[in-house]
Amino acid sequence: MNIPGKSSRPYATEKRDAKAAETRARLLDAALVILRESGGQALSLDATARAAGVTRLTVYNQFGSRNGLLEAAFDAVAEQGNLASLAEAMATPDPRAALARVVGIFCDFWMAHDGLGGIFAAAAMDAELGAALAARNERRRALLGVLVDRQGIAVGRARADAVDLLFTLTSFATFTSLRGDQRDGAAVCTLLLPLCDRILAGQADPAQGR
Amino acid sequence: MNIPGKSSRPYATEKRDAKAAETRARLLDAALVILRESGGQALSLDATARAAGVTRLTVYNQFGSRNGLLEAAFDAVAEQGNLASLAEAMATPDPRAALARVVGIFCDFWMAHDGLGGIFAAAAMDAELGAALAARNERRRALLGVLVDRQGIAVGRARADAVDLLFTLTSFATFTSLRGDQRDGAAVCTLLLPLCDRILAGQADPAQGR
DNA sequence: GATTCGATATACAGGTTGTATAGTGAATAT
DNA sequence: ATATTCACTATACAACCTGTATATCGAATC
Repeated sequence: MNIPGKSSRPYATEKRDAKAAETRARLLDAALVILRESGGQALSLDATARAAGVTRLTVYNQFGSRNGLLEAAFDAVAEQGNLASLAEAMATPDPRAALARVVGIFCDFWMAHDGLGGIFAAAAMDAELGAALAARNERRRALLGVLVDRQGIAVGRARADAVDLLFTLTSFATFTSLRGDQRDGAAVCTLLLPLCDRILAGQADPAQGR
Repeated sequence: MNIPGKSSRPYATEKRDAKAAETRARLLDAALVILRESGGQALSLDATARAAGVTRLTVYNQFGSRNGLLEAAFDAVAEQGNLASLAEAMATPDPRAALARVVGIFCDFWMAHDGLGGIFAAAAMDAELGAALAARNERRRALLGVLVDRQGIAVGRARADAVDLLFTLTSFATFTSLRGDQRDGAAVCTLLLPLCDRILAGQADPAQGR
């Protein structure tokens, strides 16, 4: 029982939630393995719990719901992704050079974590999870916005167009489509770079501007 | 009973399978409405059958499985899409002009049938359904291949690169991402056209060719 | 009038998410 | 030492889902 106002002793845990964090990490690992090897459909809470050596109810204790588990798995992958190198790339003075490095980093990232496919698929099926993941993707959009602004593209529709195009081209869906079953991350990056660069530098070509 | 080799009279139906085709069409309509209004997760066989006023088993009679229903729904949308205008666009002499028309047609198509989102999401979750849908999408890839060849891009890796890029840029995923919640089909097309045109005509710029 | 066949009614097996309740045992407090 | 907290377990249940099996109805077809 946990009656809020009655005889509650304040607890400062230590070993306790250390162990809890460890089982949480084990669950996330198990979930990502299943996602990578068997796709999003196969990720049941039961299978995840069994793979981590705990009960299904423990998953609910840790993540609240299936969507909670998927969000946490995405976050785990994102944090594992190299934020340091991203910041370093953004520090490149020339915006076009910075964009090239950023695109490369995202290609490497998508390439290294193909288990994300299952999460994105689940997000496409479920509106709630979709919104949660979209919010996390906004950080990428913000990053690209900074580069667009630094390049000096006028605010307004032109800016939104450039950002949305870059956002789409650096998405997981685009990467997966271009990857097919032949290319590696570097090849996809080579394919993507000229297009992205043109979007950022392309103000000199008003042919299609209408 | 239906003992194959025993006392089977050959039947040539008429009104019978006319009625069957009508319930089949009603089922497909119901499925597409559900997909459009509630997403791929909500499409259960029970809900589809109820919306069409039949039993769940009738869905199995008609489509064999859930994947069968989704494939049939996709085919129904595809056939409903204007093949005539596509052929007409392909008949445009100049490859770049033809591509512009083709891109526009696909933008209109994706825009008009946003219920496809649920089908593509389900395909991303299920490998079998994914393969079935990918095969159907190859017709679009073939179309783009014809335009690339007509433009005279050398066979080999350059051709494959151009086709894959155009295929990705004209995909439903790209369209949806660019559409966001602001743009209409024409706006997305305006965004896409310069990129697609550059891919087709872009042999003159070997800057990134390495 | 007999046969075929699309559709129905009903039931079952096995899977899923999510919730509820009671209990265990180690970490933590007094 | 004793009491309390809390992550985890065990078990059960409700409500969905897909897929399959069997018996039946009734209109279209022979």
